Amino acid sequence: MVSYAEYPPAMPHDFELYSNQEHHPHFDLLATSQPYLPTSTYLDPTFSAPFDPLSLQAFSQVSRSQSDLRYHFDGIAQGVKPNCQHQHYSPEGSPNSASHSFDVQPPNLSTSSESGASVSSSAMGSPSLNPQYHHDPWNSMTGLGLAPGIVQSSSGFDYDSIVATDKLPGCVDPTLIQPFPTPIPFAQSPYPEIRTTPSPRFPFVEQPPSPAPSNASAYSQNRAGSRQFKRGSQSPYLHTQAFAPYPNFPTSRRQSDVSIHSHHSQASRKSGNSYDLDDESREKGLCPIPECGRVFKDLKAHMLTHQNERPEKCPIATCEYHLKGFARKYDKNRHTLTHYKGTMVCGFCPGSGSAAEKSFNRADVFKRHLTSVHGVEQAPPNSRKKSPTGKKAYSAAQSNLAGTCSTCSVTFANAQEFYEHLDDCVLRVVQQADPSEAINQKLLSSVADDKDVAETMDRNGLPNAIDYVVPNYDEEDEDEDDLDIDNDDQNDDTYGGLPISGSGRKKRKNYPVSWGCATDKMKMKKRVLCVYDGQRRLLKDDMMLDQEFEVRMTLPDGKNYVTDLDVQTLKRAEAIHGATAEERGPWVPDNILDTAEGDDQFLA
DNA sequence: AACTCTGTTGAA
DNA sequence: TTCAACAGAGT
Repeated sequence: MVSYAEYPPAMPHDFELYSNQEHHPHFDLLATSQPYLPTSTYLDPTFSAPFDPLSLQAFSQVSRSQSDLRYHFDGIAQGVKPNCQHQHYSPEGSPNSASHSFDVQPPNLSTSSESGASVSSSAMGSPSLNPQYHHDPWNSMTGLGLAPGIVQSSSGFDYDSIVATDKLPGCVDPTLIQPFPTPIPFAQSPYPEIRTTPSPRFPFVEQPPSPAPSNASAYSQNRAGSRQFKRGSQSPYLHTQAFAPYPNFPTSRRQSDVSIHSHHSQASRKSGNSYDLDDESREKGLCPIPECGRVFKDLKAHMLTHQNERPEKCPIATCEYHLKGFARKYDKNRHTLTHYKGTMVCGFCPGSGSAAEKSFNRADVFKRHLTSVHGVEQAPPNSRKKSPTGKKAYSAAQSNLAGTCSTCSVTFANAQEFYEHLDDCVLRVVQQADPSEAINQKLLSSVADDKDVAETMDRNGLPNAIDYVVPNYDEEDEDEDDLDIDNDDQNDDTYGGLPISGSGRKKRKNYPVSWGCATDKMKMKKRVLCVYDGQRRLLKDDMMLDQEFEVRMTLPDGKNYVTDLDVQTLKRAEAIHGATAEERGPWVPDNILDTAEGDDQFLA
């Protein structure tokens, strides 16, 4: 079973993995060797968000299934002294590390509905999640040579180099995994790719003048009231024709005619009604679909409702929305949360840890509990402001309460942080059955075929170094960002990977990125870890020992390097900070040789 | 402009 | 009660 524990806990509701939208000049050279980049697949949320100190929980989660194994670090882990027995650590260099502890302990995650988990219709057939949690010494690896003294010697770690001997066979064509239906154009539509059947919400061709503003406000101000009102009223534009909004799907919600009122009220929030717009605005926001013909403030967003293809697919293959999809990513993510089947215990309620503990079997209910009982603000601090009708203030007293996520066992100092962790954690668990691993493996195998890689390695007598001219690196971009990259002095040595050769000019340190593999030779498995900004990430897990990973990357010295990782992994790593490599500075893998030039600019 | 998030709504 | 569909607002 593919483990997808690489998902980070802190992603801003963005679960795009392979953001093929990103363009990075450093990857240009790889383009030809990446013929399988899926245009729409399930993407690793791990690397779509700024790094969060809680990321370490990802390690905790994944590694529990391999507790009794002996692992072998490869060269990147050199310098790590395996002498730490404890299982509790805090991510150094994390701005919030003081508020978290990472107690690796068996979680209470239920693997089934034994807890009486509510299973929605949309969750039907969701692959079972069967995390097997054991303590895993891997959890204590503070990071790929980043923190000497963390790895447990008793765990049997030792360090040698991974030899990639073969590429992985049996990759799956992503199109088979993600069978996106071809949009069915409507012959008369000016937008052949979009749905010309009207939205069930707005099944009108012509827009009459807006109803009285008083009506509009009545619909929008009070949900219960408006529903009651609507159900008891008839729209002057009432239209009894029912539409099949999605030709590929037989039914849809919103065939109610009264929904037109909702539209009017919502479209009119600011301007009074949607027809108060001046001619220019109105023309600009006029939906071109004849059957719609309405005016929207955000026409582009509205057009999503007309498209036949809904690109945001539920990652659960057995879910109807795996094929059906959502028009909006946020809706997809929100839906995905409904697949969670475990039990979540509120560690902030009295009785936590006892039989009287408060538990939840649905993430959304748990979240609601956190907001209503523990004063959690729903939006993360850096998201947009909530309306003045927001929840009660976050209590300082509550912030002193401690709670452990029963899903991943990460302990949080307060409910707010836990709340912000919850979505990501649950989604990660839910998506562990995600088939994208197969896609990725295919990508990797294609990269592994690269002739230049092999030739260069031979030429240099090195496992992973290659020279060729690449575009200049913009040094201006790196300065500022590099300042906050691994400023932790205690990590200086830990970024050291293989012994320095080549120019051997100086020992590298403070590289923004390093990575390596930890290998379990008994089970013939390995996992890839990445260190970025002094924090560890599990990038891949359950890889075959002979599974080859290679990636070429450009350094500021104008040379490209080959690592033992794949380009997708690199891109994920790049996405850790939600920034491009140019913005973040150079990407220096830990297990490449130092170069004669350009090193200084990486040093703190 | 693109993206993310919130709030509303109705169907199930 | 739950959750998908949607528009609008915030970032």
